[in-house]
Amino acid sequence: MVDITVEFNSKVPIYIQIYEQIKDLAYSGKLKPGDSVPSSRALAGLLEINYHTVNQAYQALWKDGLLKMERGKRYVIAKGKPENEVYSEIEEEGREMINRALMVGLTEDEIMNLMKRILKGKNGGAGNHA
Amino acid sequence: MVDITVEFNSKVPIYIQIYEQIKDLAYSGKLKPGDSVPSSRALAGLLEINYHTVNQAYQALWKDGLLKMERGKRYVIAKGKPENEVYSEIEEEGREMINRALMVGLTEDEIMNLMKRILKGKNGGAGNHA
DNA sequence: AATAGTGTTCTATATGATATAGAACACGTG
DNA sequence: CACGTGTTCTATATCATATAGAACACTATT
Repeated sequence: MVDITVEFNSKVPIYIQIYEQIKDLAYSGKLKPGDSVPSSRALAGLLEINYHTVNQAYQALWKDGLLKMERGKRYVIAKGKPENEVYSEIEEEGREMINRALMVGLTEDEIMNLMKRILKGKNGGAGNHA
Repeated sequence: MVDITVEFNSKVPIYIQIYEQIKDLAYSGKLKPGDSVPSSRALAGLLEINYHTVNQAYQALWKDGLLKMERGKRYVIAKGKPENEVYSEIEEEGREMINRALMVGLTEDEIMNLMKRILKGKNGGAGNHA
């Protein structure tokens, strides 16, 4: 039903991994508003983890407004692609990256070229700039 | 001597905060190779934290090769601005941001425009794209 | 009505990271 | 020698994470 995996060796908590993946599934449109997510016990069984851990992820998503629920029913996707919110998050990520790049002396052109190379998919690799 | 501050309410561990700030000071050139960092007890006194916590940050930086030390002496900045390493980290940050942007449907042009706006310093704010 | 499947709440335990604390040690410097 | 380094050791306290099981209220199905 859903494509969620978990890395046990990761430093990222399991419930955060689930949280992020469902967020991505919803924002990318693979999960649409009205779709229900697996029950905490079901997903816990698949991932071989405790259902309380799954619920921790769901409740975090509920706090974010991404999931809604009614008693006795499963959690359901509430939002689709909230452009403004995601856009703000992406912008913040970009801002942090740029701040760091400027701090170590990269020029605006170098930063823009880096972005272009990444977008092209196949770049010459890191290490041959400036 | 050095400009380091700590947020006690942050979810980021104190020793990580120190770690990041010294890294930035070294990479930005405010701390040059050969400069010594404050002694763990001295910095701990200024920040009003335990000196073991400061030492934890220093040892993490030593593992990264950014600090070097000799017995009985203070930690000393080893590297200056290791372009390739920082560049790789920045590239990785950029890659993650772009992946996320593409996932939610932003086009290449929109991403490039976002970067330009951020670089210009004063952009129209988030929320008015596409 | 009975059953099964939801999420919820409660108590409990175990582990690891974080942070503090103090003592003792080895080494370099003044 | 005295002082300031970092280091090592043991210890404690707290918090986040994860697991565990029981009991509950509600929904949907049979």
